[in-house]
This record gives sequence, C-alpha cells and structure tokens, in this order.
Amino acid sequence: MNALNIGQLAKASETGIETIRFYERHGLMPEPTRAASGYHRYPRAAAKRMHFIQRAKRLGFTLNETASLLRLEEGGNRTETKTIASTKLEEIESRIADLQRMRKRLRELTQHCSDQGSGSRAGYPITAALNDRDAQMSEQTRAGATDPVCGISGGSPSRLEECDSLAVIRLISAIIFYVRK
Amino acid sequence: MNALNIGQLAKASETGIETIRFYERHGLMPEPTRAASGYHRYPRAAAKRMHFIQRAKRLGFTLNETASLLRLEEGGNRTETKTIASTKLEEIESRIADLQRMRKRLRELTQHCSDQGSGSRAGYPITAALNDRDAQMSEQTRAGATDPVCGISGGSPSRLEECDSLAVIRLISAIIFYVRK
DNA sequence: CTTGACTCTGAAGCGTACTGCAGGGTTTAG
DNA sequence: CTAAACCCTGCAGTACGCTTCAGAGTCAAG
Repeated sequence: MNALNIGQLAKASETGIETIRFYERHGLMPEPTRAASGYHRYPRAAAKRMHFIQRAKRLGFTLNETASLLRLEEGGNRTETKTIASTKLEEIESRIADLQRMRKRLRELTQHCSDQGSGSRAGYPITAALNDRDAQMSEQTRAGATDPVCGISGGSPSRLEECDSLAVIRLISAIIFYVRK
Repeated sequence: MNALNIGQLAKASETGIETIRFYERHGLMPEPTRAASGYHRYPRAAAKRMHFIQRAKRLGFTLNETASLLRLEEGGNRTETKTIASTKLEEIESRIADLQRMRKRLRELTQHCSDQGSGSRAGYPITAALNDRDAQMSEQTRAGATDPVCGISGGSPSRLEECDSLAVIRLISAIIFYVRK
C-alpha cells in the first residue's frame, strides 16, 4: 500500500500537520480511514485536495467557500454554492480589473525608469499622482516629496528592483492612490 | 470651519466609527485635534487617508504594511519599509501572474460557451481539467461528472452568467486546479 | 429644557485561519 | 529493548481586523 500518514501528507502538500487536522475538523478534508493504531491513512488523492485548498485560498476564496466548492463534488447543497459561485466570480473579475490597472501603472513606471531616472517630471503620471497625494494628505512633513520617483539612487535603472527601495515604496503609495474602484 | 466629527468622517470614508478609532489606536490615522468637549475634529484630508487605507487593503496590504507606507511620508524607519516594499512587490507580481492565468482560462471558457454548449469535449481544456480533477480526487461520488461544462442549461450561452450556476462552480474548481504557481 | 442623536474611553468579543502544547500511545532504526 | 521520531485527542493561544458594549458626557432641534 502507498497510503500516507499525516506527516507524509503534510510534506507532500507543503503544509503543517496541524493545518491538515484543522481542515479535517472544518470539513475541508474528509476523515480518512485509520490504521489499527488510530493513525490516519490518507490516500494519495488527499495531497491533490490539499493543493486545491491552497490554490483556492491563494485566489481569495475563504475556507468556507472552498469547502462549498468541494462539497458540490459530493452532491452538496446547490442553492448555497450557487450564491457563492456567482458573487465570487464578480469579486474575482473586480480584482482582476484592479490588478490590471495596477500592472499598467507598473509598466509605466518601468518604462520611465528605463527612459532616464531623474530630470523633468512633466508627463510622468506616477510622479503626478504622488504630488496629488501630497497635496491631499499632508498635515505632516513633506520631507522628500520633491525627490523624483526613480532618481533617488541615481543612474537609469531598467528594472524595478534597481530603483531605490525608498522610491519603490513611494511608487506603491502612488499606485494605491491611482488604482480606484 | 469645515472640520469633521468622527461620524461625518465615517460617512465620508464609507467605514464605521469604530474602524476609525481602531485605525487611530493602531497608528494608521494620526490623533486629530479635539474640541473642548473632547470630540475629534478631523480635517478633510482625513477622508483621503481613510480611502488610501481602504485601497491598500484591497490590494492585499496588511494594516501594518499600510501603516509603514504612511509612516514613510512622515520620515519613519526606512529599513523596515524597505523590506516591506520589496517583498510586497514580489507578492503583487505573483498575484498578477495568477490572475492572468485565470483570466486566460475564463476567456477560453466564454469562447467555448459561445461556440456551442454541449457536444464533443475534445480540445476543451477546462473540461479536460475537470476530468483530470475527477480522476485525481474522487473517492467520492462522481455524479454529474459527465455533464459538459457549458451544456447543463442547454442552448449556447454567450456570456458566463448565462451558464448554469452548477456549471460555473465546476468551472471555478477547474480553474483552481489549472492555475498553478 | 428636554429628548434623542452623537461622542467619549476602555475593554471584551468575534470570525478567520491557523499554531502550539500537554499528556498520552505507536513505530522504527539500531 | 530502547530511544528517537512520529502520531493521537483536546484544548488553549495567536494574529489580524474589526465590532460591540458599558457607562458616562455632549450637542442640536423643538
């Protein structure tokens, strides 16, 4: 036989033993058969199921929602899962839109970074957003507000990682102000 | 004066009063000036700051991370924010990749839906994934496993919402199995 | 001046998703 | 046979992000 005990399943699914037990208690993993000793004996498919749960989580499903997805396969309550499916699909689409906007801004930045770091800021939407934010928010100090977004570490970095991290965090702030629902 | 009290700020920023207080306690919102009575008196900019926090959350930043972003503007600890910036940027990029893959699958499905619902399944990657999943996971019932993904409600729906919700949830399951890191 | 809506502080409670521990029993390598 | 490594149950604790509550004071309309 090639049944797994809980430690082996944990390794195979790249989680902890306690997480598996937790999922079992909450109905995400079915109770497996047991050895005479009481040890869990998981089939290989259990690792796939664990991976399913990980991916679902990664895509923003809650454990309850994931449990419903899995329950459907076992002929669970359809009206419940119907609701989850449609509302979640909307959420996913909205999140995709968010991140598309964000990626657009990131692309614009890398473009600007590779163009030439410092210098004139006119026509640089991210820098503009930063200024906008500064204008809106400050009661606090504006120290550093006049630093060009990509010019802090000097030179002309062509990849995002080569921008000074301080600039990067300013960038992220700017993006958040930019990405609106 | 046009200072806001906490209830007005809550309305303006579409949150609850208690959320604002919570943010204040945790350093996300600065302590505002007070009226003689002890009432908070928020400047209009406070609503912008609240919106910033909402958007940051929506993009997956934790409150601590958001606090660091905000603290940077006030000349906070740079080494801390440096770490956040770089690791978070990686996360964001990874999530974008996830959702790109996912969108691709969604596009493929809507394509197939508008092509013609039921019939042959060969060359339908999502249906294939579903079969794959069935093969990998089941110890449970496979009831319904032979239903075509988009053919349950009959006809030839051209939009995702017109697919039967049961089919939609199967689809989501399939997508989750498909979208791999 | 009263009444009802609003606000204050401090602390407890809640839902989600784990994580760790005590106090046992089991398996396996040497 | 023993010691290390592994597993069991049950329950407590943690981190995050709120949310509610008690008990008291403040403000604004009629």
